[in-house]
Amino acid sequence: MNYPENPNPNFSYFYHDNINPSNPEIEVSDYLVFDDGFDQEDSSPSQSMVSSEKNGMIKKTKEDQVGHSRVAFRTKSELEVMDDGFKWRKYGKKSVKNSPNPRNYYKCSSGGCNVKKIVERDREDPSYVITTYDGIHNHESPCVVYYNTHVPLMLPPSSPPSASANWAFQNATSHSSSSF
DNA sequence: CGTGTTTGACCAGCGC
DNA sequence: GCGCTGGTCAAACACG
Repeated sequence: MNYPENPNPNFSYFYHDNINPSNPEIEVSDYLVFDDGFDQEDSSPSQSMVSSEKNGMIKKTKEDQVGHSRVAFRTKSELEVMDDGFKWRKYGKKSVKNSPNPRNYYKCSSGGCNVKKIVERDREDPSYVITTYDGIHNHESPCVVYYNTHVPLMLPPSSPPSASANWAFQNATSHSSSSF
């Protein structure tokens, strides 16, 4: 189980292609990896993300050494929650200052995995969703396991296997209300 | 009945 | 010290 610099395997695929090949409605516009002592949110998360890492390379941080990272990206999507192949359990919802939209808090529901995900709509452009991942999964995505088990040889050679599996999973689930 | 969501309460950190 | 804000907890509830 090796996760490169991404806590979530499909991030690289997100970033690499920038547009979800299966769903043109979903577009990753901004991507940012925060340092462990991240200075993420000034009053405007989306703007800080845009200014710091727009269309740049994925920044390698000390997450590899510390085992903790925060990754945020902005996605153009009508869906609040994107199905990234992991199983999330919602544990909180808060309306935040300076934003008319509530912020939703999710935890990875896999045992022993304490990765958190925060989802909120961009206050300046509600068509965008800001997703923040906090932590690194200590397990494979359930859909990766499924995919590797059932379809081991259908991976495009240029794409990260887990990412492709995730997208395959998304293709299969995102259009069917993602019941898992 | 098991699992996930909702939502109000609670707590900690921070600025004044 | 106090109030504000963000983050988490946990009981109640909904659903398959």
